[in-house]
Amino acid sequence: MQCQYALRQQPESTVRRNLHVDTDAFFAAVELLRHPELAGRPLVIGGTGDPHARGVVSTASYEARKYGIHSGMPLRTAYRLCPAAIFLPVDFREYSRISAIIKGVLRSCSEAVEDAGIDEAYLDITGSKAGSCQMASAIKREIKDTTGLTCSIGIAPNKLLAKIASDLDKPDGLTSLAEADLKARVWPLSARKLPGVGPKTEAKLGRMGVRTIGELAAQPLERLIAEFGPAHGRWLHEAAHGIDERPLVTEWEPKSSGHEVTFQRDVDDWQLLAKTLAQMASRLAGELKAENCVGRTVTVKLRYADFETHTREKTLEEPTNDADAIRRAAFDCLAHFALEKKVRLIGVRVGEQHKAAAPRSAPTAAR
DNA sequence: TCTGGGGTCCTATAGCCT
DNA sequence: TCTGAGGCTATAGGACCC
Repeated sequence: MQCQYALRQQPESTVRRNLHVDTDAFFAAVELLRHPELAGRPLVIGGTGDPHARGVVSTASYEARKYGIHSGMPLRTAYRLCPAAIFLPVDFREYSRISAIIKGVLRSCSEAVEDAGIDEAYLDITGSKAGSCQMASAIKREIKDTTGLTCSIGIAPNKLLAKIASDLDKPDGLTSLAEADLKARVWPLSARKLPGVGPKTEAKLGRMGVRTIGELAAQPLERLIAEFGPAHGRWLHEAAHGIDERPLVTEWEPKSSGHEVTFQRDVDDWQLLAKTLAQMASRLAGELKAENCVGRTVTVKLRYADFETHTREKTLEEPTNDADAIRRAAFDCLAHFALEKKVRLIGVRVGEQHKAAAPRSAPTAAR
């Protein structure tokens, strides 16, 4: 493996240097560690592992991707595309265990590591004396040695370009992008490759005649703001020009926690909805207590059989992690729904979350 | 016939207040 | 007293990410 492009324009020591580390087909790769006999077979990880049940593909192995299977696809569709594929359930506990090992490797390389999900992270190595490519190669080697997994790494002057770079060569790639590479290597890419451009934004851009990042870069800022609002419009404009000043976020507290469940068959039984909601609320309260967290808003989400989704929210007088209080608030929210259609999903979330005040101990010397 | 579950952030709107 | 502007907050929904 070879670093494809060297940073240009400025000596390495003066320009910001970010790495984006992305583990290749992570869930599938972890399953292969446990089931090496499945190597080379199309592997689909998602839901309960039953391709006839409701659920979507979390990760498809590269062999399965050849059949057109990709993340987010309904499992039933994946099964239709490749009935011979091996379908396995998602085992978050195991993936988290391996993820923690990988994050440990990364933290041993840099103090500035941003967790960007179970299978990816950003590193800031600006102050490091080592060359970017040598460092990235060392990280790849260390991850391979400790876990047996391969990853793809992007090196760039900011997080945005590092992420685009890591995606340019997969699996097991190592790609460096400088600002000077923007026109040749980034502008020809589909606008969908920009983080923040999902299916809706892509479609809207298409209606504006914008398909590539280069075409997006040619749009006046005012037009993007008029179409997408100030925050999103400005982001699209800057991202298309390779501009991203966001620092790494190395410490972070969750702002909300919740659970939701999709029923295998759509439900019109109010008792079942209430029972499910009560169970989720109790479980959530237990988790908040375990984390010594409290929250002040309770949101209930319903998705009807036609996929129409609605939420109802209640703000409590006091932040809490009490199961009864959360359950009562959730029932208040549920009562505000008109249950005229069958329900496919119900969820509950506690927001405005923060750490609970430390339990009072013996008073310290106050003055 | 489909379309998970965990989150975050942004925007629009309505109500209230000055 | 009426009216409108503008700020603030709560609420609801949408888009996106992994």
